[in-house]
Amino acid sequence: MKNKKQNFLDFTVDVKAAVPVYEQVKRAIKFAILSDHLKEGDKLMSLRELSMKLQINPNTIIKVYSQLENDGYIYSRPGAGYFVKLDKEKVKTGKYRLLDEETFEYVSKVSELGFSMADIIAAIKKRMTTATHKES
Amino acid sequence: MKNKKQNFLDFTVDVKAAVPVYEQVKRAIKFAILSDHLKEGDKLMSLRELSMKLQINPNTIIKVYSQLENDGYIYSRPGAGYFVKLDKEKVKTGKYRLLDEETFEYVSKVSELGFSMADIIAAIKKRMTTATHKES
Amino acid sequence: MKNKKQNFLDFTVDVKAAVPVYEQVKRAIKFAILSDHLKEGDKLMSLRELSMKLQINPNTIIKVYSQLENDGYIYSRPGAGYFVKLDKEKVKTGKYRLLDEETFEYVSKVSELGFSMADIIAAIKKRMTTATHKES
Amino acid sequence: MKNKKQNFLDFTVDVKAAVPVYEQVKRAIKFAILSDHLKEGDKLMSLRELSMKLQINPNTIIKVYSQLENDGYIYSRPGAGYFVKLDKEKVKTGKYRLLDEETFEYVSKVSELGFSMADIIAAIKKRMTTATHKES
DNA sequence: GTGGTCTAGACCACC
DNA sequence: GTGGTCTAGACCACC
Repeated sequence: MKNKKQNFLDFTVDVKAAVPVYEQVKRAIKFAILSDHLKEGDKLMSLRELSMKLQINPNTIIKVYSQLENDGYIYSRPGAGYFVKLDKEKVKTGKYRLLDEETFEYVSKVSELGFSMADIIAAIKKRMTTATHKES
Repeated sequence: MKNKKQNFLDFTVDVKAAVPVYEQVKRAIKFAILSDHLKEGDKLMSLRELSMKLQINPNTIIKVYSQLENDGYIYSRPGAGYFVKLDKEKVKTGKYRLLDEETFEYVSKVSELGFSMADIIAAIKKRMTTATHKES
Repeated sequence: MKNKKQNFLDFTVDVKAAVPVYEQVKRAIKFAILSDHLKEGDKLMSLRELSMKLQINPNTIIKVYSQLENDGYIYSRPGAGYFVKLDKEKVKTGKYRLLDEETFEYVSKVSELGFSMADIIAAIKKRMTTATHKES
Repeated sequence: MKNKKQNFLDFTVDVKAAVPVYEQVKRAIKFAILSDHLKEGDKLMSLRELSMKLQINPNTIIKVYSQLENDGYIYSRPGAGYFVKLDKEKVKTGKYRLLDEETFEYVSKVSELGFSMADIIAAIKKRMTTATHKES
């Protein structure tokens, strides 16, 4: 009830950003998988469909899907499409890696502002207790 | 040694992003002030200089500077330029607001991955102890 | 009976005046609010409507409305329009500031003519007693 | 020492204003006379000179000077120019009429804001006592 | 229709 | 050179 069909891809790519477009798309799909918005066996959008939706070249989507397949997150059934493959261990590892990456970015930024670990942890506790149910 | 003249503005704007260009620039400058990269009395880039550097219209920069002036972060001396104005109280308040905003975004994202407060705090502690000196 | 819909804006801007156009419009609206011709919740003319009426660029009206919004006199509901927001304290303060400004201009001018405080006060008393009901 | 040559005419006419241009110029000169910036026998600017300075048609200046002559404020010496003529009684009367006009405008405006006579007189006293020496 | 963002560029006063 | 005002107009989301 929470999600419509693949609304996790409601994002726009930034063609001018430092991080390349294929990486942006890859991260978005990986995040959807690791956060359970995409489940075992779910069919991904077709190459054409996704490339049109994101307004980018189909070859870029091919690159994304190939790498995700190499990484073991999805598999292809020629003629049918790409599907999510959930390896429990891999997902768990992936989640922790993502946590670390997000934490790194977050800590870097707030450290620049001069906050100590105590400040940061206080801010997090405040946030997590006030936000019993958060908007999506 | 860490900063060249105003290299804190080494970022690119994303004209297609959900957050408007003027807001992106405003945040970047505010962050530079709150993180002490811009100090009391420092001269900002001129309207034309910054608009050329960021490849956006001078009027957009005017909007940014005007709003920052309204918010009390900078002041203008017509014919001379815009300069940083540091109000200790305002800076302190601004820092905490920014901490809260960053924390909100961070917590939202990692909560989506299913991590608990304990997981998050552990990740932060790990990061802050390993990163005695962090890259910028 | 005294006012038609928003006839308080029956004025013309002077594009060559020392005081900029946006300031003239801003003052007129502020005066309408402070003098109760515009009441809490009243809808202002739309950006396009007012810009056509006053024969000035919509962007100038945007500037006016944005500044009035910053000053807390009005608020915007995108897609609906701009509306008057009355903060009793702000209105009271605003009225006294305006009184001081008008008094300054008036006193400056008549002082140039050589009139003393007694002359001025006599003139005012005469005016206020004869003008039981004044034309608008 | 206070005035350079006829700097009392440092004003610009507003061709779009409700009050006609010739009336604006007439008032400015009358004010200069009544406020002693122009003294008995002072030579006014020539028709050509003033029309160029104010960027208006020489015929308009002719109209102004003729009316001022009719009103007894100035006189012409053909071939020499126009000169100020001070009739003590006329000046005195003119000053009081001007005081009344200014007072009318002032009182009208601040009354709209809801101020009482007591408020107004208090504001004037405050202004006149604080402004021991005012800027011109 | 409404507000809001942004561009491109003219013109001004002041330095 | 600097900030500041203003125009003309495109394009967007939301109603």
